Amino acid sequence: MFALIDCNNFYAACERLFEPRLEGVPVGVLSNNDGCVIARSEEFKALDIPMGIPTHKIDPTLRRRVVLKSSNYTLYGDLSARVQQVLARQVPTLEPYSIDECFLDLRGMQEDWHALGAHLVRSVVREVGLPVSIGIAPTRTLAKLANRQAKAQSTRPQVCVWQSADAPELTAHLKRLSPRDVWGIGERLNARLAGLGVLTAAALRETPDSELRRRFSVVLARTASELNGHPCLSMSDLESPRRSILCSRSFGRPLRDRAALAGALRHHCQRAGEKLRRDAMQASAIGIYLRTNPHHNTPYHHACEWTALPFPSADTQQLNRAAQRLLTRLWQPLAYQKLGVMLTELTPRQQRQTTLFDGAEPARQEALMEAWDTIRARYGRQALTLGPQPADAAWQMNSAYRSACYTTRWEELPRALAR
DNA sequence: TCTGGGGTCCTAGGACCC
DNA sequence: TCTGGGGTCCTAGGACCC
Repeated sequence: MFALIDCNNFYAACERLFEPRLEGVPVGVLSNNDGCVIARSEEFKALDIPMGIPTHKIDPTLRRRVVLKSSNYTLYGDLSARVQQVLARQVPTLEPYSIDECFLDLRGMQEDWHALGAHLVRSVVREVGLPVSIGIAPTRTLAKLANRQAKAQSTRPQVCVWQSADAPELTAHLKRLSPRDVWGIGERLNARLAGLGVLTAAALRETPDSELRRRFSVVLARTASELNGHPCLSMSDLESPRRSILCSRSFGRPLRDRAALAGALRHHCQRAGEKLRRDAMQASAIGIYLRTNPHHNTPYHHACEWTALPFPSADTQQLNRAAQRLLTRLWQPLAYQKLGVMLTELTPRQQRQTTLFDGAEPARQEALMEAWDTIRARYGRQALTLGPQPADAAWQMNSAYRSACYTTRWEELPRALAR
């Protein structure tokens, strides 16, 4: 059996945790740059403001009735880690899936599943304070559906267990669901399935495997098989090492200035290098891309170029040198809206191949990056940067409604007032 | 004025080899 | 009249997830 635990309205719930006045209020969380709505509380959903709507297109009347927050990933990431710690303590295998979800592999456990689910939900509520729901079923795909069903319950704790794929209540349930509701089926596949007369999740799982492979792909065949109770997604599918790194941001305002773009690029290279070193990886290729605003009427321009590094590296300075050369090649006098750095061909740091002419240089670079990471961890990210990176630089993103980093910065600890 | 930022996997087709 | 049967590697593009 597998379980899927999912935090309800995660970002909105995180904001509420430290700001109780938001309880019962429609809360929407905005994307980076305060661009559009990416998370909503139940009250916000009830106002029919859709997911993904650009912030400036929210009806002004509704805008006055809701609270909008800029996204605060430092806070969400820390709370996510706490939820996972609570769960990991109680089950043998936990696989993080996204910032607000994880799968539990319950194989080998002999339990009253409902009691276990209720216990896990209560422990997260008690120790972290966030509402979660849990679905338990014979495959991950079914556990995802069970979780959805749990969320629909009005009673707490929200737990849904499907003991077997043939359970009559499950079959009846699948007849009411669209294939679109199934994990792995998006708009396109749903439309193509509808064209073939496959209109429900139940119909999908009854479609012969050979038919699905022939007309679609092995991916959809696996999904159908999972709906039939045969686990097809192995542990290693989700555990496989990272294959690429992308660091990108939209700018707070259009950027023409080359020096300013170079500053943003340094910042992204710095972040990319830190991600690499945190995972003990090195990259063999680096790419950058630049684009203008696709939503404007001006002609859209998108440029992207890759280069191989002389040898695999996790050194911020080397990444930056290569990236700046690419910028020189790509830059044109245009009003850019977004810039990104991509790393690929990642390998573990231990597999480093030295060359005849290395000398002491690699060891020095490695020591330098170690000192770099230590200093930034101890004295803060502003203490040491690759070139000037002022907080008010033209390329910095907007985030006008940002909450404090309550759990990760001493100076932003929440205060409780006792009267 | 104002529209996010990450990731993964699979397939088809082209270019090449014998 | 009639032109094989195996491979590999790479890339672009499409699909999906949160």
